[in-house]
Amino acid sequence: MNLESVLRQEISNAVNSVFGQEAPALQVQATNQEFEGSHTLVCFPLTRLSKKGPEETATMIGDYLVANTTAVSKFNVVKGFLNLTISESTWIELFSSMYANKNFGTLPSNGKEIMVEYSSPNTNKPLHLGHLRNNFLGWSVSEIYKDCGYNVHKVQIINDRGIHICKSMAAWKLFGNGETPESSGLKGDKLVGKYYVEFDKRYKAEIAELVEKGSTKELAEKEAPIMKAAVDMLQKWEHHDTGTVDLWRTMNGWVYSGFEATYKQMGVDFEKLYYESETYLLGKEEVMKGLEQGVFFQKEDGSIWVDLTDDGLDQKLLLRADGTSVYMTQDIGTAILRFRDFPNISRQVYTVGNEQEYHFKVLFLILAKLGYEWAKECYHLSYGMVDLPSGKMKSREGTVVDADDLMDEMIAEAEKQTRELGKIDELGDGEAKELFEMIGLGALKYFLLKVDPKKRMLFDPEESIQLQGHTGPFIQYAHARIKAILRKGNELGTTVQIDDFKNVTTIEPVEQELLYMLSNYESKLEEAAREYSPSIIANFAYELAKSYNQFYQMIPIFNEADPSRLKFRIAFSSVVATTLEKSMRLLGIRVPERM
RNA sequence: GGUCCCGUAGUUCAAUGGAUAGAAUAGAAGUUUCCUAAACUUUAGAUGCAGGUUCGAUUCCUGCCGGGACCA
Repeated sequence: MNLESVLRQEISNAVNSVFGQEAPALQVQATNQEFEGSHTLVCFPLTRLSKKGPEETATMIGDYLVANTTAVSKFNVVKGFLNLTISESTWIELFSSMYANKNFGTLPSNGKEIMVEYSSPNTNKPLHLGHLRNNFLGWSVSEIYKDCGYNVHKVQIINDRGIHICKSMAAWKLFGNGETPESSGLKGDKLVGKYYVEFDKRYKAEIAELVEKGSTKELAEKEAPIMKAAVDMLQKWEHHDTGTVDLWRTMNGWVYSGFEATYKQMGVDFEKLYYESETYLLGKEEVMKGLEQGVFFQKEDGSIWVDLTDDGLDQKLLLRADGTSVYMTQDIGTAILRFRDFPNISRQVYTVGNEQEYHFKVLFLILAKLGYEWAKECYHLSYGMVDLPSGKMKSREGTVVDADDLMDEMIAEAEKQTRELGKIDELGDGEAKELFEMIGLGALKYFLLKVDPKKRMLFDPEESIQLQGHTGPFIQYAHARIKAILRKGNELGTTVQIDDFKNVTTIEPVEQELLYMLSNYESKLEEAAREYSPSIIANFAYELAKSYNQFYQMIPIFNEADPSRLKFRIAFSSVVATTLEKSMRLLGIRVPERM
């Protein structure tokens, strides 16, 4: 039972009988703290129907609701706002149904399938802070859709071919002395990343040297030996040269095992991985087909383009004159392949930074022009960049924040603060370690997910390790305290039956506030899915935890003389705990039993 | 040159066109006989500028200023 939708229906009926007209879209919102009531109907828009002032309109509806419904027991009118007080029996009934419903907070299957792509790294560099926002966001949106009843396929596309990986390969071959992850003790992705940096360093030095000898800068950029080596490798790779392909495979293998460890720590997973080396040829085919069909056109130099000037965009290159593909070519191939692999998906979501908005606009247009019906069901889940206090992250300037390092730092900080509070006296080493991870990663995930994805956000390492205030650990802590209450309830042998609630006749305002929030959880879930925004869940969980803390402070549960009230409070504490667990799970944050 | 995004307390974030714009931090002042003080209570502090749309604008529209991204 959803209280708000029941209310909407009742109000709709009321408007119908009082004013004799069909009610328009109703504005129902939470009642402002300072007024009595929990739900408020905004009556200004209804004055057109009633042909009366806002106050009178509100009063008429209020009178009708009190007289003709069981849910509304009282009302008051402030200006055009009709504040409704829900009867206590309705609250109890609502709560009983939530308590009895084992699937509260999970919507039944709707038979729809969607695909969510996220992460999608290059194989020449380790994952960094931006990838963390991407992964947490994509993973969380997937889980939100699952709880909304969708069958979700999590995938990524790995950019495993091209000049960038050849740069790492060239540097490794020339200067690596056969170094491996085993011999160096470095994670595979870190090792390959090291040679990517090495390439850049050598390349710059070689250019400088050539310029010194009188070459122009442009020529030097082409003639630098290490660049020639990389380009040579790319050509050999495209012609399936065995040695080059073997090296490529080996080095990518190192990267994948490194990534795997990072994903494991992040707590994200994928159903299927796509590799550009396996999709770019399909992309080329599709471009050639499009050329035949006249969707694309060829320039004199042989390059292939699409003209999007009618759509308010410009011309876009799809295949270079030398026949090599660009990102767009590969993405065309990948999209088509995915709809072949999963014919039942009704939507494809791309979790990619907002600097690629133009790219995806173009991609979806091209797919539509190629005649693919599903193109309009493709969605770019775009998110803002993560800024550092020092400015933008730049790998060349060494101002990237490495994903592994950051996670380790967060865990170490959680350990430090937990030890300072002296909270781990009873825990074994294994349990303590697990707790530090839950807290450290919880803080990090919450920090990155609480912000509206569309918005650019600031990551201040100094402030982000804070575990007080509007943070993940705040919610984890509130949850742990509820668990302590439930444990004590158990020790006292308190058993709760639904029938016990029937004897409860009054509800405190704090309790009502919590019930109101709980009753809204499922609509928040739907909203989060609709908006592709885990931040809605994150903020919900925070508000719930905060309200519970206030309740916790105000009302000493075990001093309650009335046993049915005690049971009621224990029961609704347990629903708050499971709802917190549920919403935090959607963010990928685990909640400890104690902390 | 063109397209798009963003400007809210000192700082980091909220606010389906609705009530006196919410939190958190940092600042000031309090609360530990009672289930875990990573908590709670009190206090001070903000919509870039100028117009427009209307009962009502942080939100929608126009212009400007400031920050960012993308396309050739």
